[in-house]
Amino acid sequence: MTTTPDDRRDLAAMVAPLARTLIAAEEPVLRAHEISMWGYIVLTALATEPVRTQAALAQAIGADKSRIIGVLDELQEQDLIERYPDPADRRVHLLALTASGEQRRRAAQAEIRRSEQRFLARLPAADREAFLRALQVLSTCAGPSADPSAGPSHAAGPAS
Amino acid sequence: MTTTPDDRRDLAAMVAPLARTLIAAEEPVLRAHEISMWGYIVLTALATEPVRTQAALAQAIGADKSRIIGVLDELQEQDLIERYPDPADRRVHLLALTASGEQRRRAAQAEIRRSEQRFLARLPAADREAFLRALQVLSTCAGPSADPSAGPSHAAGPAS
DNA sequence: TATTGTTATACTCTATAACTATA
DNA sequence: TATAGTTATAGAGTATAACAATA
Repeated sequence: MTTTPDDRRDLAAMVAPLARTLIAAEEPVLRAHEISMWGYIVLTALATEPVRTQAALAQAIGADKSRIIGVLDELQEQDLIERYPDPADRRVHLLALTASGEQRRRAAQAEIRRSEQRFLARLPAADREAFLRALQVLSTCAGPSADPSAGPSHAAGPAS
Repeated sequence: MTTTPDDRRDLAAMVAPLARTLIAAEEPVLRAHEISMWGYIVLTALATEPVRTQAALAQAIGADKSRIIGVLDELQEQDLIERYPDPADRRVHLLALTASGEQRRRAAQAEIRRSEQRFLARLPAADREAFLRALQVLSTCAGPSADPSAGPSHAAGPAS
């Protein structure tokens, strides 16, 4: 049963379009909640990871430090995050989610999760569980940390 | 067991980095075989799908017709494909894989598959099977045809 | 001198729009 | 007039490099 491994497309040829589809599905949801994709990535990182400075945030999401500045500006203007100087090191800007930032993030994510449930409903329950398990294993073993010079978690293109 | 669906990242946040990782893994292999990512996509499409004209090829891989011209030029110069006029409609360029094109594609794919096997080895056999099944279901239900204006199969980025 | 955040510049990739030759 | 292939232009997104403030 396992000896016929070639009757399928390459992994990248299946996973890349799938990623594209999932991102496309998130876009209208985020638009409805008035956050950009990068904004959502940042809000999620602030909500889930112990990130305090901009540099740490940039590293956590696999983006360049200069890349996230405009994003932070927008989020701050919407009162979704706060930026305040670290009294111990005045070069640093400490970051924090505001209450409405967490609320906004939570609302958007809830809707995204509902969308994902509908999407995953195509799969039989056992495969769905296994798929999610596999995804957690494969995506963490291979996160943005694999190549420090690699782009943001969501960017991917043919290249060369 | 199925009632705790939230202890994971969003699907896109797992699938997009995975796609990036898989593409990054393909790149050195393709470089060794002296084909570009787009070249490989084109060779694969010509080998697996009944595509004859450039327009049909472009549609098959979800790219703009102007996007693939440079790629075809390169492949033709390497004698990996042939372009010849259709006697029935002299506007059309018919496409065909050459013997060495098919050989090159096969060699590259074989190495990619070996790399994938090593990568998938992180998973228990049952999950691996289910993962591949799920991938085939989810990636086809949502291929490039979902949005005709969508980019190529392998491109994905935050956007907005 | 090194580092944080910022700004400005250049480059890659892609989409869009003209152009030709056939129909 | 419409279509296949081609070419040229413009735009989005990103990375890289310089800059000011602080350590």
